[in-house]
This record gives sequence, C-alpha cells and structure tokens, in this order.
Amino acid sequence: MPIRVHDTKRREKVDFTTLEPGKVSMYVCGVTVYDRCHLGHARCYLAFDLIHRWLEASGFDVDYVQNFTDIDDKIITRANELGGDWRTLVDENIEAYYEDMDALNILRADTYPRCTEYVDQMIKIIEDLIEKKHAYIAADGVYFHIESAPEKYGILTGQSIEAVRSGAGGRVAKTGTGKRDHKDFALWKSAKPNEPTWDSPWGPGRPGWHIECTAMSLDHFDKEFDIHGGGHDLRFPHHEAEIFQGECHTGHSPVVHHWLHNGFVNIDGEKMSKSLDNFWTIRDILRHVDAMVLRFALINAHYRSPIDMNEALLKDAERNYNKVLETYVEILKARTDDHPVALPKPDLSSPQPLAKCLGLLERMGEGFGQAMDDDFNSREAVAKILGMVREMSKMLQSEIDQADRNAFAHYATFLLEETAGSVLGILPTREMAMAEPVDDPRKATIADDVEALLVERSTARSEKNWARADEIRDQLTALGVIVTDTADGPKWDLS
RNA sequence: GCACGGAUGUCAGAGCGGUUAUGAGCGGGAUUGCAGAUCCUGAGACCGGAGUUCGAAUCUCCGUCCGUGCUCCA
Repeated sequence: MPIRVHDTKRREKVDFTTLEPGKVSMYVCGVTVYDRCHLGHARCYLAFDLIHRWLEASGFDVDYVQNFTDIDDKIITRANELGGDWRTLVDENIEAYYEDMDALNILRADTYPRCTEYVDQMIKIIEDLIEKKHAYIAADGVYFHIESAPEKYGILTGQSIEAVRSGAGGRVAKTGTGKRDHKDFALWKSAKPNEPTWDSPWGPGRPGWHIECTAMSLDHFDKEFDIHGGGHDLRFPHHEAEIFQGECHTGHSPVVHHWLHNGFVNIDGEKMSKSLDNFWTIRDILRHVDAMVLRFALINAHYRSPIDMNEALLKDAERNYNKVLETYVEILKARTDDHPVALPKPDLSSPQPLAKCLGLLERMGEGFGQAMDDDFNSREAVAKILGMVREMSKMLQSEIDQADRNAFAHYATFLLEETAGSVLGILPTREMAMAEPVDDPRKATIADDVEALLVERSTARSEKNWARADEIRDQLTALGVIVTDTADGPKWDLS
C-alpha cells in the first residue's frame, strides 16, 4: 500500500512518489522571526513533524529543510519599536523557536537556512529571471512579471488572473509603486532610509519575501524536490510566487512534486489574531498546559482540518493523554525480566484471552499504519492508540500468569513505543515515565494535617461512621485536597 | 464579487460507495459505605432537495448556511 497524500495543487489524494527511491526531499516554510511563536506555528511544525516521523518510520531517508526568514518589514518595524538591533531580535526569536519546538517534542529538521545567508543566490536567480524576461527593473526595485507566464497563475488556489484583477479593487494603488501590473510581486526592494541593505546589481536594497524560499530550496535540492509544505495561508501569494520564480528560473515544471498545507487554529471559534486579542503564544499556553497534552490536542485532528482551540478541547486531550501515559507506566512496571516466554499466536477468534487480545492489538497496529499512510491521519491513529491502551490495560488487570504477563508487557511496551512513542511522539522517555512524580512543595506544608485527618477518617470508616468520614472528607476538600480510597488505603492529592 | 474548503449524534472529531470509528458527556449494570477510579453495557448522527447505484454520510447536480483566501500572516 503506497502512502497517500493530499496535494493542494491537484486537490485530491494522490500516491506519494519520490524523485529518488527511498529518499524524500522536504522543504517547509519556516517562521518570520519577529516575535515568539504562537499556537498556529506549533500546529504547522507539529503537522510536518508527524509527516517527517512517519516517512522515516516507513523507511524513507528524509532530508528536511526548514528556513528562518530573518529579514522582513515586520522584523525591522519590531526592532525599531524595541529600540534594538534587528539581528539581536532575530537571534533571540530563533533561540526561542528551538525552545518551544523542543518542548513540544518536534524533531529538528536537518537544515535551518537563514535567508540572509542566501542573498547571493537570490541575486543570481533574479538576474536570471531578468535575462529571461520574466522580471523587470523598476524605480523602486525588481519585480516579477506575472503576464510573462500566465499559465502558471492560480495553480494552487484556482484563481484566474481576471478575477484577481477585478477583486483587488482599490488596494492595488497602495502596493509597489514601480509595478507595471498590480499582480506583479517584488523580487528586490530598493533601500529605504534606516533599513539594513545588501549590495546588488540594482543598487543597495533587500530581497522580496517570496524569492528567499526559492533560493534556499533550490540551493539545497537543485532543480526539483518532493514535498513543499506550509500553512494554508501561504498558498497565495507566497507559494504561487515560488512556482513562478522556481519554474521560470529552472525551466523545470514542476519544481515541487507535492504541495502540502496544514489547517489553521481558531480560538473559541474565532480566527486567532492579534487584533481580536486572542493570540496565544506557545510559551503562554505551556505555563498552564503540559506540553505533551498540547501536542496530543493538536494531533487529535487531521492536519488539514481547522482546529478550534479551547479549554474543553485541552481538557479532553488531557484526559486521553493521561490514560495513555498511565497505561504506559503500567506496562513498563509489569515487565519483570528481560527474557520473556513466547507469546501465543495472535488470533482474533481464539477463545484464549491472551491470543485474542494479541490479535486485537495486532489489528489495531495495522490500522495505525493504514491511518498514517492515508494522508497522515493522526486523528485516526490516535483512536487506534486509545483502543490499544484499553486492551492492554484490560489484559494486565485480568487473571494472567506471571510469565505471560511479563511477555505481554514486553510486547505491549514495544508496540506502544513504536506507535505512540516514535511516530506520534507523545510518550515520555521510560525514565521519565517511571520517575516518581515530584511532590508539589505546597503538599509538604499541609501533609501533617492531612495525614492526621486521614487517620481519623480511617477510624471512623472502620467503625462504619460514614457521616463522620464524609465530614472529614469535606474538611479535606476545603483544604484543597482530594481523597481517593484505593485497595491500598486512602490516597490524597491537591485538587 | 471570485476562489478554495467545510456542514456527521449533546460536544470534540474520523470515515468519503456495503463492515462498531474513537474520546468526553448522558442512561443502565458490576465493584465500592458513599464519592472517585476501573470494567461491562445502552441510547443517540450523517444541512435540505433531486439524481446515479442492487446499495450513498460517502459519487453527481441544485440550494442553504459557515469558514478562509484574494493585503503581511503557519
């Protein structure tokens, strides 16, 4: 079964093919580093992290390139607002990017080019485009001339040149004074006062936004590559501009073989935006939500669907994630030696519970792979994990002999680590999972009082004085303590 | 206006021609003094209309509603 991917250009799922057998070249548009990353960035790079992980798990050697846009209007504006150097701002935000993405267990790309390191390559491409009459020099820079390759218009978004011309209305006048046509886009912007500049055959200036990705991707992958990804909003104009530049420059069509775009994050039903003041940065949200819970919440939907982020969604994710985690700890602890006996053959129709359970797990494992093969359907994959966890937990709680239990736990550990662990990236390391939770310091201050009340309550309970027992529990609740009676006696924690 | 994508039970969210999605919530039951946890189990859905088909949530057409893009944006 081949991997299927939804290609934005073809607007349907297609068989995933690669230029070179066993190898994948993947370029994903990175962040413009003028600020800290927000939830939308998390979703995007998480989506491509799963794609990256699944392709690797499927035996491909993935060469993953993700850029940083480290020069742009917003960076200059922000640096001026803060009164610092733009390079400092950029470095800080790149550092923060790595911290945020690492926290979310997003594996690093192989290469992170910065666009300011590629100005020479951009200039070469622009020169070539001018020579091929696809670009022209104007008073305020160099522009790509759309009408020089009209057949490439609207490839990703299906818009016609005529439609954009009429729809653009009054906005046209404001942009790019030197443009011959409002659809044209800037390849090179002539220097303005107090801006960082680079020398070029057209005088000092800086590159336009779209040219950088073309320069970086082609420098890295040569004429063509397998996957180009990014947020849904980048389809137009950014990625269409890249098609113009890349294909006109290389003479190759297509340069990009699969276009993949991820859906957006909404907050409480509204688009996340600064003007609506519902803008969540990753570090803000990680102050009150566990990173793995956030990761779980974001992969708990297909990468192309929009996600409506809200408290209920996070609560749901937390509950499910904890269930996976608890089961993981349970199976880790059930492993008693490293030389398990052979397990019975998995058999769905077996009357023997262990064989049947193994059959179910095997089927869910296959379902997991099929889900990921089908356009990286992480939501379906998560459903399989929840099913597995349920079966595992049930098996461990059943009457099962010690040797089988050990062998089963080894198998379950392997299965869960292969799927939820290395593919979905939602398992902690074994050490972290097994570590005793660090006690909240607030617990220590009230521990003596709580213990005393619990002793009293135990006495009351042994005397079947339920009224008194419940009264004590109410007192504990008032202290912010939750009591849970278990087979090993009462347990308590902060609520 | 044009383009693209949606509309699935109370909610979240898969499926996209025939098979229980899944999770939360809700209803029963087991266990427990109760609560919680756990396990078993139940109810409940495919925006409206037409068509194709032996069979449609799934394909086609027509509506309605929603989101996004057309300007920097993951």
